[in-house]
Amino acid sequence: MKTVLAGIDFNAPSHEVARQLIGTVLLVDGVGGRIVETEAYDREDPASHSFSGPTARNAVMFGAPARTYVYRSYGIHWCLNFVCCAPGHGAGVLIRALEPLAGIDVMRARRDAAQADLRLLCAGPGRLSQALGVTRAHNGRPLALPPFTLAPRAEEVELVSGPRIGISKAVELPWRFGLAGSRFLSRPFR
DNA sequence: CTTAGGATCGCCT
DNA sequence: GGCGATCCTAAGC
Repeated sequence: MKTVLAGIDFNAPSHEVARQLIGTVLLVDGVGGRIVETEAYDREDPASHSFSGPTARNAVMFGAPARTYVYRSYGIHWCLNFVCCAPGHGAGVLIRALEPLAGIDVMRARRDAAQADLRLLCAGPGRLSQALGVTRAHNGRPLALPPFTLAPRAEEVELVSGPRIGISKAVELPWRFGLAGSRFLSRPFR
């Protein structure tokens, strides 16, 4: 059974879903913006949480696609992923940066006032989750239902890709994707 | 501009 | 006991 949302086939491989997500608009309770940076992770991928099989933390990665996988990073930050591929496959896409569009005041209030720079509001998985109010309470929720909305991209986009950030295994795999020329990336592509 | 350290949780060996 | 799919602040050049 096919799982299509925002014009994206979530049964596709994670690197494919990660590419197609660039330019779509993600809102949580009406707050969010355009996705400008993603990273793909897969069961066969040593850098992925799913690589060593199911645990309590990564359980939803081994469930149905088009759901969220939210995990705690460094004991401090929350990071938001979309589960993809066939049910039980153990693949996902990390949402790394948004171009803020809706509820910017709300996002600023959730983030530290010292970091009021619009450019840094959702630039990075931890910042993005904080701005959108995403926590463990959102883990495993279907993307097709409130509080989430995912809207198709309005036009074709130019993509860039490169190595993923902050990992120590499979370092050279070019599974980080971005919107070419965006100033809202967590870091530039080289 | 670059680098270093601390915060702090859950899973791993 | 170690090590992250991170971020912030401070200090050095």
